[in-house]
Amino acid sequence: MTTADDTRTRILAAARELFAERGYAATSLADIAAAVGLTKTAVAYHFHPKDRLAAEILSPAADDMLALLDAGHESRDDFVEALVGFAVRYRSVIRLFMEDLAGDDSVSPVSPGSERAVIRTYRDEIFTKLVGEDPGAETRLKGWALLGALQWGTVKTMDLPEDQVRAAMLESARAIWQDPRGG
Amino acid sequence: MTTADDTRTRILAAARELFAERGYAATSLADIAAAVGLTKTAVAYHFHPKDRLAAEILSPAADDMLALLDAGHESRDDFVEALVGFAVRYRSVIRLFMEDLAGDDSVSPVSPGSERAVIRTYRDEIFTKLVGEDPGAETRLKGWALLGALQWGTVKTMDLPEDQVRAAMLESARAIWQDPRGG
DNA sequence: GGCCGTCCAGTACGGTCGTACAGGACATAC
DNA sequence: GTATGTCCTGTACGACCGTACTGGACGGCC
Repeated sequence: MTTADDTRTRILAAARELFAERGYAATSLADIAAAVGLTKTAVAYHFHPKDRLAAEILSPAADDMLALLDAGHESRDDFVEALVGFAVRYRSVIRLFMEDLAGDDSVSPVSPGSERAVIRTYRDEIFTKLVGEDPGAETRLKGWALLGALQWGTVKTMDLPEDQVRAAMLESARAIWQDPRGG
Repeated sequence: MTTADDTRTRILAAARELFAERGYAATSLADIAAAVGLTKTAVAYHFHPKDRLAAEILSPAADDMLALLDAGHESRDDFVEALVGFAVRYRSVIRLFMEDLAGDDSVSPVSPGSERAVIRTYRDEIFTKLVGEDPGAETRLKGWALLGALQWGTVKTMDLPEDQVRAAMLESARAIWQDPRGG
């Protein structure tokens, strides 16, 4: 029980790291297994479909995102601040999160009926909260720019403490939305 | 000659589009072939290693990036503006470009001795021009945030005219660097 | 002792990938 | 008409992927 729990968490940790570095598709079960010192069948034993590994890694972030969406935000700035906090807090899995969020609907149906597809249903809601309904061209662009900045800014600064990343990221995120001519 | 040239450009166009949507690794030769109405062997005939397809697609952008790096920029703002112009102009291939640029060095050696790895040598130069040498934590984060905003902002607004994207993108890019407390 | 469930390795299977090779349709040159 | 080169298909190969199945090592329980 204890030992098995250990390997489970070790697998999760290794997978989280590899997924963050290479992305979901580019990380094989054999890679994860090698990082933990097991065979790929052992990994498959603990997480039967590969999707479940990602689902379990994503699970706490997904829950928090749901709570974040349900919470009322007075202004868009408030929502942006909450979004930045979310991205920084879950920066180790945000690449995985974004892969589901921004993936093409046409390609790779995320495995037919997979649980990972759940996140994709968030997308419209997140994006609507961010840019409003039926946004203009410029607003839509800024929405994606913000999401891109959030992902890369957090992923590429894993070595920095969370507080520092959040402060800097918040500044950049607000700057994107700010009307430079005074708004 | 004419017909063969046609299929070559048609393959390039389809590949450019699919690479932009799904990324390099997630796009198979069969996918590209299906989009053009050929078999994957026909595609392989025109572009012998798959790398060459990406290399040929990336080639003009790579040349322009070299020119951009060689050109003298008075201020960092000037360089940022040039960078935004580059990203918008080559938005159809910027995802491919970024894949090479930001890829992990450890994983997937981009095919041993591949030509695609050339772009990766740009990275240090681009990043240094962007954030200076030995940048602080916040500056480094903003650099990556800018690159992320550039990529997503341009890729996800393919339906908008170039001028509009450039104007909005330039605004966001400058905002990221702006010191909100007046700088 | 025997029994059973957990944890993991070994093996094998179907599928997809990029690629190599052989052959055919077709136009052009001689 | 025959030869030559280009353009493309069909087939096949090895490598890798995720997964199913079998079996063995180990520990707790009766």
